[in-house]
Amino acid sequence: MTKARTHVLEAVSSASEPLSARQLCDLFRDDHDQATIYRALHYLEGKGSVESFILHCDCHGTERYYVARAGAHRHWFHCERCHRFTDLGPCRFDDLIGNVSAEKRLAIRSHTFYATGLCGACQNSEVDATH
Amino acid sequence: MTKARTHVLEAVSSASEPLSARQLCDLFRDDHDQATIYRALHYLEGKGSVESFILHCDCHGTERYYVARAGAHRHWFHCERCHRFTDLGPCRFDDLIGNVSAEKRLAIRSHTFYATGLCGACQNSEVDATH
DNA sequence: TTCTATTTGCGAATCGTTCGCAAAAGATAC
DNA sequence: GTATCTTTTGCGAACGATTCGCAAATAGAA
Ligand SMILES: [Mn+2]
Ligand SMILES: [Mn+2]
Ligand SMILES: [Zn+2]
Ligand SMILES: [Zn+2]
Repeated sequence: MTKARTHVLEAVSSASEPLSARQLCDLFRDDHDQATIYRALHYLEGKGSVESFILHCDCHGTERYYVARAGAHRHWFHCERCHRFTDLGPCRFDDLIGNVSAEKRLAIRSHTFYATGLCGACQNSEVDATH
Repeated sequence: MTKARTHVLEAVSSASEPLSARQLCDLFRDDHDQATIYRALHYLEGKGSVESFILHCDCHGTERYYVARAGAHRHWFHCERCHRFTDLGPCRFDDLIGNVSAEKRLAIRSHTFYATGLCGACQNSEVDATH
């Protein structure tokens, strides 16, 4: 593991929510080039250390977000107002995916799920939260 | 409804699977500019006539795909080899989403789900299918 | 340490998408 | 129908996220 890859994996692993490539580039602006960050993320994803999903929000545009692969595969909720993620817990789609792949004769290798809306805090406040 | 918007809605409505903005631009290359296609899609989505999701595949990159909103909200499977979509049928996530939004106090306004892998035909053949 | 394979930084390119602006098309009022 | 006001369009340029090519730096093996 090179220094860049170690830094990126540590950052993703210690984060409590998914981080975008852009956030990681900002975080390591002084240490690593953005191409290096992107390449480290590809490497780590190929190795199975991190996984990613693409999410669009009006405020931040379309970006890929990364989470460490520790324990069970998880899904996330993204708040449209404060832009924080909420962990929805371990994937509950195994049965559904098993059923549908049998019904339609599909070999499902991966799936993406996420939900968006307002988190608890943002439902209760009219103030604009930080981005 | 202008001519461009009508054309785009007709194309999306008559398609049996999601169409990307790029496919629509190609389809109407002689009639409408790509900016017009994108603007028509935004208009139709705002109006609730179509809905979209973003999907990445190694072959086609990251693109937004559009489907007509007729009847129940649906989800799709995308084959990594032949790049065709399979309709997974009406959304079966209502209970799950209800449970998780209650558990975590989230106001879920929308969700995205799709699966990828190999379709039935591609599991049974080693030949490369058309893109 | 020396040698070789791999990774990095830099800048430019790519791709999907969006913008600004002037011309064209629609809608409304005579 | 014509004048007038509003909306949409086409065009070209810009945009933001991501990727590329290549020479310099680094990591690993011997
Ligand atoms: Mn956001
Ligand atoms: Mn594809
Ligand atoms: Zn929030
Ligand atoms: Zn297939």
